[in-house]
Amino acid sequence: MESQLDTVFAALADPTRRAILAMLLEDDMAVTDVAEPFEMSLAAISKHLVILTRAGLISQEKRGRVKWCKLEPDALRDASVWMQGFGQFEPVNLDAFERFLEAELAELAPDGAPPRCSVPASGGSD
Amino acid sequence: MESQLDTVFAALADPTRRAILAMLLEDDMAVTDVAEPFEMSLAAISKHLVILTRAGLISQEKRGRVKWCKLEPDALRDASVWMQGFGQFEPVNLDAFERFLEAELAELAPDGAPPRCSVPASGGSD
DNA sequence: GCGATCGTCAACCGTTCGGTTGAATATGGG
DNA sequence: CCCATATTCAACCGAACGGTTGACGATCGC
Repeated sequence: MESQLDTVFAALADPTRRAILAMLLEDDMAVTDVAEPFEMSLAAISKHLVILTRAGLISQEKRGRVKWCKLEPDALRDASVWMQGFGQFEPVNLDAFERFLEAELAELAPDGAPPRCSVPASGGSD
Repeated sequence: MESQLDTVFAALADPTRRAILAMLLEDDMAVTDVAEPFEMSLAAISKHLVILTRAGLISQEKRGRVKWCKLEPDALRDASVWMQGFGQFEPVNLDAFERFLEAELAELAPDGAPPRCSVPASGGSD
């Protein structure tokens, strides 16, 4: 009885999970590698990944003994559509998106250990 | 130390709160009127409105003894921008948005007591 | 001023969340 | 086969959530 919108927004409400999504935007990653830049336990990250998977935001495929995590942007489209309806239908500003990602990623690497994911190219020259 | 994105997405993760936003898309409303279509107590709705206010999604202005609630779509823009970055930058489908709202509102009026808020015109034949 | 209305506050309740730890379960390599 | 690696499971914890009820402070109308 729980809508997809519920689980997607709930998943996005956590900064750790948003950071994970941003990392996966760069490339598919193994669970251990996802966990590396964070200061919490591997089990905690594993739980976050379960939540993201249940929300449909990522998928996980086990190959050998490592489980690969892959971003699934489709799940975001519904939620995005919902939100756009309230935003006066304005076009989004991609520059603002880049700044968001940078700020969020900077926040979770306070000890000078930046995750090796920068910001998506977002089309580059636009 | 809690980002605006945190509070906005957390606020959106609850179907009651999303329904309230959809209602306010139609018109400003008093707290009692907001609560009317729901089956929970007025105090519960009041709490939801506090959460929406703290997230910046609505504003409340007290005039006389009634407190008016007003949608503040600006707060959604940031979150929307963030999400769009994952959606392969595809244009959103506004028809889909209308269907979403209809479905969500229908869900919370199971006893045949539809809230008197339909769906936003979304630029159509208003 | 009195009573009804509007809305919040405070205390409480059960559930979920985000995290920990330690054990368990694959799986791959020498 | 044995051990290291990769990941999850299970139990636990404190805090936050979503809801209730009852009391309370404003404010309006008469």
